[in-house]
Amino acid sequence: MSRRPDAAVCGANFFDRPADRVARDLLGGWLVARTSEGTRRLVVTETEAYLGAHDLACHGRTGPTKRNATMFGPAGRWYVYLCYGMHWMLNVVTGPEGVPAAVLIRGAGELSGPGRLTRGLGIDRSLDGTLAGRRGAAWFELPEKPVAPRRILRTPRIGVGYAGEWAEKPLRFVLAHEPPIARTLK
DNA sequence: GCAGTGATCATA
DNA sequence: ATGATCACTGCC
Repeated sequence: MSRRPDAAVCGANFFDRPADRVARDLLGGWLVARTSEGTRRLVVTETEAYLGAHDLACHGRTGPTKRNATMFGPAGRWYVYLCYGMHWMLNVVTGPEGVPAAVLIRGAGELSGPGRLTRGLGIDRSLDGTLAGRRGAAWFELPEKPVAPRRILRTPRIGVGYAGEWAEKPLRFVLAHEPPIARTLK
């Protein structure tokens, strides 16, 4: 198995932090996934943070259920669920244990949109609950040098209009190709 | 702009 | 058992 000297696998400690920190720090890293067509390695370009039960956009807001159980578990596991009956959403759980927080991966490489991302990588519920913090079915790697802060845009999250004031919070993180003019984007 | 799609969950 | 909801996408 080849190792890349310029990248390090994100271990369990990386995820055991607030979701908005993890969401930001994943930008510019790589999502690596073993697929039926080989190992894909895609730059993470878009993420969203879901902070916990107090976050009215978060699945954990109504307490643990069968679907969201993984969110309440320890950090560093994949949380995958089906949305609109068609699209698998790929998340990674963040800490601490007992707090239903996670980061949604909305885009990586040429795959734009959370549903297209999982479709492109062949990801489904079978990944749910498995470890993201090691070289398993899928994992993250980070470059030695983090991306410049000015390349990171923050906006409100997509598709959470039901969440009241929490719909407005700038918890979506987008990696810009060039340094943006403003720090926020509509 | 809105239909498709079906598991999940609250309600009963 | 039933109906509403839904962290989206593609085609109109």
